[in-house]
Amino acid sequence: MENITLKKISEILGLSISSVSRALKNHPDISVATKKRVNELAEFLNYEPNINAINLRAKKNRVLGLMVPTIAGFFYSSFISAVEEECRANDYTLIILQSGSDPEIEKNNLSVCRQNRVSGLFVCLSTHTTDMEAFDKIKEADIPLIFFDKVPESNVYDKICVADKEVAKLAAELLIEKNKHHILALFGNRNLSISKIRLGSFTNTISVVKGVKTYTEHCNSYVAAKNITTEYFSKKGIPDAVFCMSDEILIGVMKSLMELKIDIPGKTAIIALSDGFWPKLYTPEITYIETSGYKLGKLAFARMMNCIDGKVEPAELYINSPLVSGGSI
Amino acid sequence: MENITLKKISEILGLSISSVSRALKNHPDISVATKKRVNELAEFLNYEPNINAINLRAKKNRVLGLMVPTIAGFFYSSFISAVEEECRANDYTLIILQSGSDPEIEKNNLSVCRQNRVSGLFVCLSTHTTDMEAFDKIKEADIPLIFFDKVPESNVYDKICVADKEVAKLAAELLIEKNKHHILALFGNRNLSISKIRLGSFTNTISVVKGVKTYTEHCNSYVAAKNITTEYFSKKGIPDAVFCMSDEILIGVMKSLMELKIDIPGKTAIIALSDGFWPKLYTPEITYIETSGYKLGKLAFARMMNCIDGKVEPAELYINSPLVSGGSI
DNA sequence: TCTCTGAGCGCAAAGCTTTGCGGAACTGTT
DNA sequence: AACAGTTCCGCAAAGCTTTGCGCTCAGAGA
Repeated sequence: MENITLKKISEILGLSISSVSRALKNHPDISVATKKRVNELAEFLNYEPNINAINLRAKKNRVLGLMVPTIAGFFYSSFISAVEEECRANDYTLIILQSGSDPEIEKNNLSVCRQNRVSGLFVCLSTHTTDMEAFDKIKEADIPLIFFDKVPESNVYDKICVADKEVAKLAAELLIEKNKHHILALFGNRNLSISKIRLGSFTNTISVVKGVKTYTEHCNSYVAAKNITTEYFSKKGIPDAVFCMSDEILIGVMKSLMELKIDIPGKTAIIALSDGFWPKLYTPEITYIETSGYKLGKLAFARMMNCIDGKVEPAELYINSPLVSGGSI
Repeated sequence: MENITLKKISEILGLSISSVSRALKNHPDISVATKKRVNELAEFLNYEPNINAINLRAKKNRVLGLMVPTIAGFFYSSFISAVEEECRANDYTLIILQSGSDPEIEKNNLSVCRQNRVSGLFVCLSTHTTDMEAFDKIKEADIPLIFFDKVPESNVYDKICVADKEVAKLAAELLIEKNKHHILALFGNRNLSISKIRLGSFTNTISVVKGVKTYTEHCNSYVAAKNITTEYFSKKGIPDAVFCMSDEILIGVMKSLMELKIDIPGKTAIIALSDGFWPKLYTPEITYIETSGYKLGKLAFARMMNCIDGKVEPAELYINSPLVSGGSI
């Protein structure tokens, strides 16, 4: 079966193309009888309008782009899931691209987005991105651009974030409240603003209390997190609490502690910032502050709609992040 | 800045649209000097061809559709990751849709795909899909359709699968070799062909050995898997091995065994079919037979290219699945 | 000087949809 | 009978790109 077009339907029915188009759109100019004929034939032939033609004419694509380092992440897939849901509900098509944390691919992906005439773009920066020029061109072209999770520091961009300062503070306060004095605090890649902010807020909060010793470390993978943890717990004397900045780090830490058979929370307490799935897998369940990718996705989409509708000033928006108690502290 | 088109470039340069188009495509009819002028201006203006116009003219979209129950799955995100990589490398755009395991949404998504004139479609069926009519219409429209993971039983469709029979057999043989006699075997949703096949092959293989007792159960979530495991291990006498059909089940089983502080592999052995990430998180690492979503994605894409290129008969293709030894058996 | 060749470029159509405008046929009014 | 007002539909253009074909002009060969 060939492609069904308005033209084909019009020829079969002896109507003009425009009448068929209007009939399908329930335009008042068209008689009820004609509408019926057209609709029935269209249904029978499985007619679907050619979205390329529509977009071409409308000069407006209902297409959004979404770029992440990798889909298969701890956090991204739930973010994407939320955005896709909203796109579907609002008749947007979503194009997902991975950068593989390669700035070169990142640039190419931006080209792809422009070719596809996306109406908006969600981006989680790769760890190695330093040159923002390609992104600035997107902005110049008046394509709404929303960063999430890994965002640039400059405030000329729209950003959707976890309230990094607050969640790190919350975690620190909980540790203080529980009277922890030897704290191993693990953070992600030291170049990322997300790591810097969380680290700053965490240590600031902790530092007001006398006699608390905090060991801060950075790690780029769960394996690194595991190794660092093992080092501390086997050689350097046992911390009475571990703070994990992300799920990835939590996993590494837990792997280490399980190997060493460290009792939780008896020997050491754990507190994490997490999407919420992983903490439930351990026994006891890990106490965490929720940094939900799903919520972030919903918020990002809502923001995108605002950006597309009217002009809004670049802003940094936050989702709220409740404390979820497990038994690890 | 407005949208840059060939027309705009041609006006600025005092050329015809067609000459600009040819210049950008390095057509021999165009002089070197003109090519240079055109390319420089195009670069300066950030020209990107309008893909809608291209597709409209070519009557051929380099767009593929991909539908899964949810992106945020144990397995899907790595499948998607692989497909996206290939799409990018081959200049295809990928549209990802979630069905939420709702046949109604599934149908709508197929409409979306047709509107977008996808050149091909990857589908993992939702658990509740029974009516294949909408998919048959896709086939009638000559859109290559490849099922993966959760596939329909009929062999009129193209299918990319884990070699379910073989992997289940492999696991069973390993358990026999290790002399296990009380085996708890956990499978997924009993309506899925994937569960049926794995169950059939597993029990068949085990049954040739005398004196082995196998307890087979079905579970639809990791929580269910956990509860069933706990029931067996706390009340019904301790199995000396557990077989987990999927990552989801493995997670539930491990959560239970960790709670009950069952020694692995001392008290009980574990063998799983898994994508490979989760088994490494436990101590000891879990022995598993790899059912890689990533590999599946790569194979699915290659198959798709064949389908698009030439006519190929519907077939069922398999990825190979090596045994990866951990310390759980 | 005339013709031929080829280099370099432009014209126009096609692909599909939407929409402003105009037109035919009919109904109803005076 | 003349006119106005509806109802219902068609024409044509625009949106952007690609490509077959045809055109112009310069230079070469006769």
